[in-house]
Amino acid sequence: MTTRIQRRNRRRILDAALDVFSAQGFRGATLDQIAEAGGLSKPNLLYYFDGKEAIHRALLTDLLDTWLDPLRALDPAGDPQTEIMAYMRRKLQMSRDFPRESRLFANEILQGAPRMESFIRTELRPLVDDRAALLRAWATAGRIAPVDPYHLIFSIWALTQHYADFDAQIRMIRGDGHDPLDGADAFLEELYARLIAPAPQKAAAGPRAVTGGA
Amino acid sequence: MTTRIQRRNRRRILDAALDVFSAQGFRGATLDQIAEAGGLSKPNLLYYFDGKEAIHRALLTDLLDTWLDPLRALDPAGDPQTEIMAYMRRKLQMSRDFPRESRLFANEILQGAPRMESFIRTELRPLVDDRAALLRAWATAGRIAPVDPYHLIFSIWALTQHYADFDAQIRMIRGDGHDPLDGADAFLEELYARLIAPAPQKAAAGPRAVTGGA
DNA sequence: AACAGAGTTGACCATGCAGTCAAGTTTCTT
DNA sequence: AAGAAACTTGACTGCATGGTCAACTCTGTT
Repeated sequence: MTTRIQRRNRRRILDAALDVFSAQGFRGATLDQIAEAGGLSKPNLLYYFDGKEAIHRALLTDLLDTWLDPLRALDPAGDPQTEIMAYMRRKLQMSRDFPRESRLFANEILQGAPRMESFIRTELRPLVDDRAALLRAWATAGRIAPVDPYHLIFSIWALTQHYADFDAQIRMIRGDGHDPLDGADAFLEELYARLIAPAPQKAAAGPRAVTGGA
Repeated sequence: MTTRIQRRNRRRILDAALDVFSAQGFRGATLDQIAEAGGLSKPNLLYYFDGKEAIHRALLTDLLDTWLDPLRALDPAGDPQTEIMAYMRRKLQMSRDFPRESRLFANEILQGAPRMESFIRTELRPLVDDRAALLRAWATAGRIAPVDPYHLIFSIWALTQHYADFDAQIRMIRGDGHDPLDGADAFLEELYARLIAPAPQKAAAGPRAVTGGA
Protein backbone atom coordinates (compact mmCIF):
# COMPACT_ATOMS: atom_id res chain seq x y z
CA MET A 1 0.00 0.00 0.00
CA THR A 2 1.29 3.46 -0.89
CA THR A 3 1.07 6.23 1.64
CA ARG A 4 0.51 9.94 1.11
CA ILE A 5 4.18 10.65 1.79
CA GLN A 6 5.26 7.99 -0.70
CA ARG A 7 3.13 9.46 -3.44
CA ARG A 8 4.40 12.96 -2.77
CA ASN A 9 8.06 11.96 -2.65
CA ARG A 10 7.94 9.67 -5.66
CA ARG A 11 6.40 12.47 -7.65
CA ARG A 12 9.03 14.92 -6.43
CA ILE A 13 11.83 12.55 -7.30
CA LEU A 14 10.54 11.77 -10.77
CA ASP A 15 10.01 15.43 -11.52
CA ALA A 16 13.49 16.34 -10.36
CA ALA A 17 14.95 13.38 -12.22
CA LEU A 18 13.22 14.47 -15.41
CA ASP A 19 14.83 17.89 -15.07
CA VAL A 20 18.25 16.42 -14.56
CA PHE A 21 18.19 13.47 -16.96
CA SER A 22 16.72 15.52 -19.80
CA ALA A 23 19.34 18.21 -19.33
CA GLN A 24 22.39 16.02 -18.67
CA GLY A 25 21.67 12.63 -20.18
CA PHE A 26 21.77 9.41 -18.20
CA ARG A 27 25.48 9.30 -17.51
CA GLY A 28 25.78 13.02 -17.04
CA ALA A 29 23.13 13.08 -14.35
CA THR A 30 24.11 12.38 -10.74
CA LEU A 31 22.00 11.19 -7.86
CA ASP A 32 23.19 14.17 -5.85
CA GLN A 33 21.83 16.55 -8.48
CA ILE A 34 18.49 14.76 -8.49
CA ALA A 35 18.32 14.68 -4.71
CA GLU A 36 19.21 18.37 -4.54
CA ALA A 37 16.64 19.30 -7.19
CA GLY A 38 13.97 17.26 -5.42
CA GLY A 39 14.78 18.59 -1.98
CA LEU A 40 15.65 15.19 -0.50
CA SER A 41 18.81 13.53 0.69
CA LYS A 42 20.46 10.95 -1.51
CA PRO A 43 19.81 8.03 0.86
CA ASN A 44 16.19 9.07 1.05
CA LEU A 45 15.98 9.04 -2.70
CA LEU A 46 17.35 5.51 -2.68
CA TYR A 47 14.71 4.59 -0.11
CA TYR A 48 12.09 5.16 -2.81
CA PHE A 49 13.92 3.84 -5.85
CA ASP A 50 16.34 0.95 -6.24
CA GLY A 51 18.99 3.02 -7.95
CA LYS A 52 19.75 5.45 -10.73
CA GLU A 53 18.69 2.96 -13.40
CA ALA A 54 15.38 2.38 -11.66
CA ILE A 55 14.55 6.07 -11.57
CA HIS A 56 15.37 6.42 -15.24
CA ARG A 57 13.36 3.34 -16.12
CA ALA A 58 10.38 4.64 -14.17
CA LEU A 59 10.51 7.89 -16.11
CA LEU A 60 10.64 6.14 -19.45
CA THR A 61 7.87 3.65 -18.78
CA ASP A 62 5.65 6.41 -17.40
CA LEU A 63 6.17 8.17 -20.66
CA LEU A 64 5.92 5.52 -23.33
CA ASP A 65 2.15 5.44 -23.59
CA THR A 66 1.90 9.21 -23.66
CA TRP A 67 4.38 9.13 -26.48
CA LEU A 68 2.42 6.68 -28.60
CA ASP A 69 -0.99 8.23 -28.02
CA PRO A 70 -0.88 10.89 -30.74
CA LEU A 71 -0.08 8.30 -33.40
CA ARG A 72 -2.59 5.82 -31.98
CA ALA A 73 -5.26 8.49 -32.24
CA LEU A 74 -4.80 8.74 -36.00
CA ASP A 75 -8.21 7.57 -37.15
CA PRO A 76 -8.42 5.32 -40.23
CA ALA A 77 -12.06 6.34 -40.63
CA GLY A 78 -11.36 10.05 -40.59
CA ASP A 79 -10.57 12.42 -43.41
CA PRO A 80 -6.93 11.80 -44.42
CA GLN A 81 -5.78 15.39 -44.59
CA THR A 82 -7.60 16.34 -41.40
CA GLU A 83 -6.17 13.34 -39.57
CA ILE A 84 -2.59 13.98 -40.62
CA MET A 85 -2.80 17.66 -39.75
CA ALA A 86 -4.31 16.78 -36.39
CA TYR A 87 -1.50 14.31 -35.71
CA MET A 88 1.09 16.93 -36.51
CA ARG A 89 -0.70 19.41 -34.25
CA ARG A 90 -0.78 16.91 -31.38
CA LYS A 91 2.92 16.22 -31.73
CA LEU A 92 3.69 19.94 -31.78
CA GLN A 93 1.58 20.39 -28.69
CA MET A 94 3.65 17.72 -26.99
CA SER A 95 6.81 19.69 -27.70
CA ARG A 96 5.12 22.62 -26.02
CA ASP A 97 3.76 20.70 -23.04
CA PHE A 98 6.51 18.12 -22.52
CA PRO A 99 9.82 19.49 -23.75
CA ARG A 100 11.78 17.73 -21.02
CA GLU A 101 10.26 14.41 -21.97
CA SER A 102 11.16 15.04 -25.59
CA ARG A 103 14.75 15.74 -24.64
CA LEU A 104 14.84 12.64 -22.43
CA PHE A 105 13.87 10.58 -25.46
CA ALA A 106 16.27 12.39 -27.74
CA ASN A 107 19.13 11.76 -25.33
CA GLU A 108 18.30 8.08 -25.24
CA ILE A 109 18.03 7.68 -28.98
CA LEU A 110 21.19 9.69 -29.65
CA GLN A 111 23.04 7.16 -27.54
CA GLY A 112 21.66 4.23 -29.43
CA ALA A 113 18.46 3.78 -27.42
CA PRO A 114 20.01 1.15 -25.12
CA ARG A 115 17.17 1.40 -22.62
CA MET A 116 14.38 1.72 -25.16
CA GLU A 117 15.22 -0.84 -27.78
CA SER A 118 12.59 -3.35 -26.73
CA PHE A 119 9.91 -0.66 -26.56
CA ILE A 120 10.79 0.58 -30.02
CA ARG A 121 10.91 -2.89 -31.55
CA THR A 122 7.83 -4.36 -29.92
CA GLU A 123 5.53 -1.37 -29.55
CA LEU A 124 6.54 1.59 -31.66
CA ARG A 125 7.54 -0.34 -34.74
CA PRO A 126 4.29 -2.30 -35.20
CA LEU A 127 2.28 0.86 -34.64
CA VAL A 128 4.34 2.80 -37.17
CA ASP A 129 4.08 -0.05 -39.67
CA ASP A 130 0.33 -0.08 -39.23
CA ARG A 131 -0.04 3.67 -39.68
CA ALA A 132 2.36 3.66 -42.61
CA ALA A 133 0.14 1.09 -44.30
CA LEU A 134 -2.83 3.34 -43.67
CA LEU A 135 -1.05 6.36 -45.13
CA ARG A 136 0.00 4.31 -48.14
CA ALA A 137 -3.59 3.22 -48.68
CA TRP A 138 -4.73 6.83 -48.54
CA ALA A 139 -2.05 7.76 -51.06
CA THR A 140 -2.96 4.91 -53.38
CA ALA A 141 -6.58 5.97 -53.23
CA GLY A 142 -5.51 9.46 -54.26
CA ARG A 143 -6.80 10.99 -51.04
CA ILE A 144 -3.38 12.42 -50.20
CA ALA A 145 -0.31 13.04 -52.33
CA PRO A 146 1.76 9.90 -53.02
CA VAL A 147 4.53 10.51 -50.47
CA ASP A 148 6.53 7.82 -48.69
CA PRO A 149 4.56 7.10 -45.51
CA TYR A 150 7.57 6.38 -43.30
CA HIS A 151 9.34 9.55 -44.29
CA LEU A 152 6.09 11.43 -43.75
CA ILE A 153 5.89 10.15 -40.18
CA PHE A 154 9.58 10.77 -39.51
CA SER A 155 9.22 14.29 -40.86
CA ILE A 156 6.48 15.04 -38.35
CA TRP A 157 8.65 13.73 -35.54
CA ALA A 158 11.65 15.69 -36.73
CA LEU A 159 9.86 18.98 -37.27
CA THR A 160 7.87 18.99 -34.06
CA GLN A 161 10.44 17.57 -31.66
CA HIS A 162 13.10 19.88 -33.05
CA TYR A 163 11.46 22.77 -31.21
CA ALA A 164 11.85 20.98 -27.89
CA ASP A 165 15.17 19.24 -28.49
CA PHE A 166 17.01 22.16 -30.07
CA ASP A 167 15.29 24.77 -27.96
CA ALA A 168 18.62 26.09 -26.67
CA GLN A 169 19.92 26.73 -30.18
CA ILE A 170 16.73 28.37 -31.40
CA ARG A 171 16.67 30.66 -28.38
CA MET A 172 20.26 31.75 -28.97
CA ILE A 173 19.48 32.50 -32.60
CA ARG A 174 16.12 34.19 -32.19
CA GLY A 175 17.01 36.07 -29.01
CA ASP A 176 16.10 35.22 -25.49
CA GLY A 177 12.79 37.05 -25.46
CA HIS A 178 11.48 35.04 -28.37
CA ASP A 179 9.46 31.86 -27.87
CA PRO A 180 10.88 29.22 -30.23
CA LEU A 181 7.41 27.90 -30.97
CA ASP A 182 6.01 31.27 -32.10
CA GLY A 183 4.83 30.83 -35.63
CA ALA A 184 5.65 27.14 -35.71
CA ASP A 185 1.98 26.18 -35.89
CA ALA A 186 1.29 28.35 -38.92
CA PHE A 187 4.47 27.22 -40.65
CA LEU A 188 3.81 23.53 -40.16
CA GLU A 189 0.16 23.88 -41.13
CA GLU A 190 1.23 25.42 -44.41
CA LEU A 191 4.00 22.86 -44.94
CA TYR A 192 1.80 19.81 -44.47
CA ALA A 193 -1.17 21.30 -46.25
CA ARG A 194 1.02 21.71 -49.32
CA LEU A 195 2.82 18.40 -48.92
CA ILE A 196 -0.13 16.08 -48.63
CA ALA A 197 -2.61 17.82 -50.88
CA PRO A 198 -3.29 15.45 -53.79
CA ALA A 199 -1.55 16.72 -56.93
CA PRO A 200 -3.72 19.46 -58.45
CA GLN A 201 -1.86 19.64 -61.79
CA LYS A 202 -1.13 16.01 -62.55
CA ALA A 203 0.83 16.37 -65.81
CA ALA A 204 3.61 18.62 -64.51
CA ALA A 205 6.62 16.39 -63.88
CA GLY A 206 9.65 17.98 -62.18
CA PRO A 207 12.86 18.60 -64.14
CA ARG A 208 14.90 16.21 -61.94
CA ALA A 209 14.27 12.58 -61.19
CA VAL A 210 12.31 12.72 -57.98
CA THR A 211 12.32 9.07 -57.10
CA GLY A 212 16.09 8.61 -57.47
CA GLY A 213 18.21 7.55 -54.52
CA ALA A 214 20.55 4.67 -53.82
CA MET B 1 56.73 22.30 -35.61
CA THR B 2 54.50 19.24 -35.91
CA THR B 3 56.02 15.88 -36.69
CA ARG B 4 54.64 13.02 -38.71
CA ILE B 5 53.87 11.07 -35.54
CA GLN B 6 52.08 14.04 -34.03
CA ARG B 7 49.87 14.42 -37.05
CA ARG B 8 49.04 10.74 -37.13
CA ASN B 9 48.29 10.48 -33.44
CA ARG B 10 46.30 13.68 -33.23
CA ARG B 11 44.16 12.46 -36.10
CA ARG B 12 43.71 9.06 -34.46
CA ILE B 13 42.71 10.64 -31.19
CA LEU B 14 40.24 13.05 -32.72
CA ASP B 15 38.67 10.28 -34.77
CA ALA B 16 38.34 8.02 -31.76
CA ALA B 17 37.06 10.91 -29.66
CA LEU B 18 34.41 11.70 -32.27
CA ASP B 19 33.22 8.11 -32.08
CA VAL B 20 33.00 8.19 -28.33
CA PHE B 21 31.71 11.73 -27.72
CA SER B 22 29.03 11.44 -30.39
CA ALA B 23 27.82 8.15 -28.96
CA GLN B 24 28.08 8.93 -25.24
CA GLY B 25 27.96 12.69 -24.89
CA PHE B 26 30.64 14.70 -23.15
CA ARG B 27 30.09 13.45 -19.62
CA GLY B 28 29.33 9.91 -20.72
CA ALA B 29 32.61 9.62 -22.58
CA THR B 30 35.75 8.55 -20.72
CA LEU B 31 39.38 9.09 -21.61
CA ASP B 32 39.93 5.36 -21.30
CA GLN B 33 37.30 4.69 -23.96
CA ILE B 34 38.88 7.23 -26.28
CA ALA B 35 42.37 5.89 -25.67
CA GLU B 36 41.15 2.33 -26.24
CA ALA B 37 39.33 3.28 -29.45
CA GLY B 38 42.36 5.16 -30.72
CA GLY B 39 44.82 2.43 -29.82
CA LEU B 40 46.85 4.59 -27.44
CA SER B 41 47.40 4.67 -23.72
CA LYS B 42 45.63 7.29 -21.67
CA PRO B 43 48.81 9.12 -20.64
CA ASN B 44 49.85 9.19 -24.27
CA LEU B 45 46.54 10.72 -25.19
CA LEU B 46 47.16 13.41 -22.58
CA TYR B 47 50.57 14.00 -24.08
CA TYR B 48 48.82 15.29 -27.20
CA PHE B 49 45.88 17.09 -25.64
CA ASP B 50 45.62 19.08 -22.43
CA GLY B 51 42.62 17.16 -21.17
CA LYS B 52 39.15 15.89 -21.96
CA GLU B 53 37.81 19.40 -22.49
CA ALA B 54 40.62 20.20 -24.91
CA ILE B 55 39.89 17.17 -27.07
CA HIS B 56 36.23 18.04 -27.20
CA ARG B 57 36.97 21.68 -27.99
CA ALA B 58 39.32 20.65 -30.78
CA LEU B 59 36.57 18.51 -32.31
CA LEU B 60 34.03 21.31 -32.17
CA THR B 61 36.26 24.02 -33.56
CA ASP B 62 37.43 21.73 -36.36
CA LEU B 63 33.79 21.30 -37.21
CA LEU B 64 32.24 24.73 -36.94
CA ASP B 65 33.25 25.98 -40.34
CA THR B 66 32.16 22.80 -42.05
CA TRP B 67 28.85 23.23 -40.33
CA LEU B 68 28.29 26.76 -41.57
CA ASP B 69 29.46 26.17 -45.12
CA PRO B 70 26.21 24.88 -46.58
CA LEU B 71 24.31 27.94 -45.39
CA ARG B 72 27.12 30.30 -46.41
CA ALA B 73 26.95 28.83 -49.89
CA LEU B 74 23.36 29.94 -50.32
CA ASP B 75 23.77 32.42 -53.16
CA PRO B 76 21.72 35.65 -53.09
CA ALA B 77 22.23 35.97 -56.82
CA GLY B 78 20.97 32.50 -57.63
CA ASP B 79 17.48 31.27 -58.40
CA PRO B 80 15.59 31.15 -55.08
CA GLN B 81 14.01 27.75 -55.48
CA THR B 82 17.19 26.19 -56.85
CA GLU B 83 19.25 27.70 -54.03
CA ILE B 84 16.95 26.50 -51.26
CA MET B 85 16.73 23.02 -52.72
CA ALA B 86 20.51 22.91 -53.07
CA TYR B 87 20.94 23.99 -49.45
CA MET B 88 18.61 21.25 -48.29
CA ARG B 89 20.52 18.74 -50.42
CA ARG B 90 23.85 19.83 -48.97
CA LYS B 91 22.54 19.47 -45.43
CA LEU B 92 21.17 16.03 -46.19
CA GLN B 93 24.50 15.05 -47.65
CA MET B 94 26.15 16.12 -44.42
CA SER B 95 23.90 13.77 -42.48
CA ARG B 96 25.11 11.05 -44.79
CA ASP B 97 28.78 11.96 -44.69
CA PHE B 98 29.11 13.21 -41.13
CA PRO B 99 26.54 11.51 -38.91
CA ARG B 100 28.88 11.43 -35.94
CA GLU B 101 29.48 15.15 -36.21
CA SER B 102 25.75 15.74 -36.36
CA ARG B 103 25.24 13.71 -33.19
CA LEU B 104 28.09 15.53 -31.48
CA PHE B 105 26.29 18.79 -32.16
CA ALA B 106 22.93 17.38 -31.14
CA ASN B 107 24.37 16.18 -27.85
CA GLU B 108 25.80 19.61 -27.15
CA ILE B 109 22.63 21.48 -27.98
CA LEU B 110 20.42 19.07 -26.05
CA GLN B 111 22.45 19.91 -22.99
CA GLY B 112 22.05 23.62 -23.47
CA ALA B 113 25.03 24.16 -25.79
CA PRO B 114 27.37 25.12 -22.92
CA ARG B 115 30.46 24.75 -25.09
CA MET B 116 28.98 26.29 -28.23
CA GLU B 117 27.10 29.29 -26.97
CA SER B 118 29.62 31.85 -28.17
CA PHE B 119 29.85 30.21 -31.58
CA ILE B 120 26.08 30.22 -31.95
CA ARG B 121 25.69 33.81 -30.81
CA THR B 122 28.57 35.33 -32.68
CA GLU B 123 28.78 33.26 -35.84
CA LEU B 124 25.69 31.21 -36.50
CA ARG B 125 23.15 33.80 -35.45
CA PRO B 126 24.37 36.62 -37.71
CA LEU B 127 24.59 34.22 -40.62
CA VAL B 128 21.08 32.92 -40.03
CA ASP B 129 19.75 36.46 -39.65
CA ASP B 130 21.36 37.40 -42.92
CA ARG B 131 19.99 34.43 -44.79
CA ALA B 132 16.57 34.85 -43.22
CA ALA B 133 16.51 38.41 -44.54
CA LEU B 134 17.38 37.07 -47.97
CA LEU B 135 14.62 34.48 -47.83
CA ARG B 136 12.16 37.13 -46.68
CA ALA B 137 13.15 39.34 -49.59
CA TRP B 138 12.60 36.46 -51.98
CA ALA B 139 9.21 35.82 -50.45
CA THR B 140 8.23 39.50 -50.61
CA ALA B 141 9.23 39.56 -54.25
CA GLY B 142 6.95 36.60 -54.85
CA ARG B 143 9.82 34.39 -55.96
CA ILE B 144 9.06 31.81 -53.27
CA ALA B 145 5.97 31.20 -51.18
CA PRO B 146 5.58 33.60 -48.23
CA VAL B 147 6.80 31.28 -45.47
CA ASP B 148 8.53 32.37 -42.28
CA PRO B 149 12.25 32.33 -43.14
CA TYR B 150 13.48 31.23 -39.71
CA HIS B 151 11.09 28.32 -39.55
CA LEU B 152 12.08 27.41 -43.08
CA ILE B 153 15.73 27.22 -42.07
CA PHE B 154 14.96 25.35 -38.86
CA SER B 155 12.84 22.87 -40.81
CA ILE B 156 15.77 22.06 -43.07
CA TRP B 157 17.98 21.48 -40.07
CA ALA B 158 15.37 19.35 -38.35
CA LEU B 159 14.51 17.21 -41.34
CA THR B 160 18.03 16.53 -42.50
CA GLN B 161 19.78 16.10 -39.17
CA HIS B 162 17.01 13.83 -37.94
CA TYR B 163 18.34 11.07 -40.18
CA ALA B 164 21.73 11.24 -38.46
CA ASP B 165 20.62 12.02 -34.93
CA PHE B 166 17.76 9.54 -34.72
CA ASP B 167 19.46 6.93 -36.86
CA ALA B 168 19.16 4.31 -34.11
CA GLN B 169 15.40 4.73 -33.88
CA ILE B 170 14.84 4.71 -37.61
CA ARG B 171 16.91 1.55 -37.96
CA MET B 172 14.91 -0.21 -35.28
CA ILE B 173 11.67 0.76 -36.98
CA ARG B 174 12.64 0.11 -40.58
CA GLY B 175 14.64 -3.04 -39.89
CA ASP B 176 18.37 -3.40 -39.66
CA GLY B 177 18.93 -4.05 -43.34
CA HIS B 178 17.32 -0.77 -44.32
CA ASP B 179 19.36 2.39 -44.81
CA PRO B 180 17.53 5.20 -42.98
CA LEU B 181 18.37 7.65 -45.75
CA ASP B 182 16.80 5.56 -48.51
CA GLY B 183 14.13 7.66 -50.12
CA ALA B 184 14.88 10.68 -47.97
CA ASP B 185 16.19 12.65 -50.95
CA ALA B 186 13.05 12.13 -52.97
CA PHE B 187 10.79 12.87 -50.03
CA LEU B 188 12.53 16.10 -49.11
CA GLU B 189 12.73 17.24 -52.73
CA GLU B 190 9.00 16.83 -52.99
CA LEU B 191 8.36 18.48 -49.64
CA TYR B 192 10.38 21.60 -50.34
CA ALA B 193 9.30 21.85 -53.94
CA ARG B 194 5.73 22.04 -52.74
CA LEU B 195 6.47 24.27 -49.76
CA ILE B 196 8.36 27.05 -51.46
CA ALA B 197 6.62 27.12 -54.82
CA PRO B 198 4.99 30.54 -55.10
CA ALA B 199 1.22 30.23 -54.81
CA PRO B 200 -0.03 29.11 -58.24
CA GLN B 201 -3.57 30.38 -57.67
CA LYS B 202 -2.87 33.86 -56.36
CA ALA B 203 -6.40 34.85 -55.40
CA ALA B 204 -6.94 31.94 -53.01
CA ALA B 205 -5.94 33.26 -49.60
CA GLY B 206 -5.51 30.54 -46.99
CA PRO B 207 -7.99 30.30 -44.15
CA ARG B 208 -5.21 30.84 -41.59
CA ALA B 209 -2.55 33.54 -41.37
CA VAL B 210 0.57 32.18 -43.02
CA THR B 211 3.03 34.96 -42.33
CA GLY B 212 2.27 35.20 -38.61
CA GLY B 213 5.21 35.27 -36.27
CA ALA B 214 7.13 38.10 -34.65
C1' DA C 1 0.61 7.87 26.03
C1' DA C 2 3.10 4.44 23.76
C1' DC C 3 4.22 1.42 20.30
C1' DA C 4 5.13 -0.04 15.34
C1' DG C 5 6.24 0.98 11.25
C1' DA C 6 7.37 4.48 7.90
C1' DG C 7 10.48 7.86 6.70
C1' DT C 8 15.10 10.20 7.02
C1' DT C 9 20.04 10.98 7.10
C1' DG C 10 25.24 11.58 8.37
C1' DA C 11 28.97 8.91 7.78
C1' DC C 12 30.94 5.67 5.21
C1' DC C 13 32.63 2.40 1.35
C1' DA C 14 34.07 0.88 -3.32
C1' DT C 15 34.59 2.03 -7.83
C1' DG C 16 35.41 4.88 -11.77
C1' DC C 17 37.66 8.41 -13.74
C1' DA C 18 40.57 12.75 -15.02
C1' DG C 19 44.92 13.81 -14.64
C1' DT C 20 50.28 13.26 -13.03
C1' DC C 21 54.91 11.59 -13.02
C1' DA C 22 59.10 9.30 -13.24
C1' DA C 23 61.22 6.15 -15.90
C1' DG C 24 61.36 4.00 -19.95
C1' DT C 25 61.73 3.41 -25.45
C1' DT C 26 61.82 5.11 -30.11
C1' DT C 27 63.05 8.41 -33.64
C1' DC C 28 65.71 12.07 -35.48
C1' DT C 29 69.99 14.52 -36.36
C1' DT C 30 74.72 14.84 -36.81
C1' DA D 1 77.31 5.61 -33.39
C1' DA D 2 75.62 8.51 -29.98
C1' DG D 3 73.37 12.19 -27.93
C1' DA D 4 69.11 14.87 -27.93
C1' DA D 5 64.54 15.20 -28.48
C1' DA D 6 60.29 13.14 -29.12
C1' DC D 7 57.32 9.76 -27.72
C1' DT D 8 55.23 6.18 -24.56
C1' DT D 9 53.43 4.03 -20.37
C1' DG D 10 52.76 1.51 -15.65
C1' DA D 11 51.76 3.00 -11.45
C1' DC D 12 49.81 6.30 -8.91
C1' DT D 13 46.81 10.32 -6.77
C1' DG D 14 42.72 12.77 -5.64
C1' DC D 15 38.13 13.54 -6.31
C1' DA D 16 33.38 12.39 -7.78
C1' DT D 17 29.77 9.33 -7.56
C1' DG D 18 26.53 5.22 -6.88
C1' DG D 19 25.21 2.85 -3.24
C1' DT D 20 24.98 1.05 2.00
C1' DC D 21 23.97 1.10 6.85
C1' DA D 22 23.04 1.91 11.53
C1' DA D 23 20.89 5.11 14.08
C1' DC D 24 17.67 8.52 14.30
C1' DT D 25 12.91 11.11 13.89
C1' DC D 26 8.27 11.41 12.45
C1' DT D 27 3.40 9.64 11.71
C1' DG D 28 -0.51 6.97 12.41
C1' DT D 29 -3.02 3.76 15.34
C1' DT D 30 -4.77 2.01 19.51
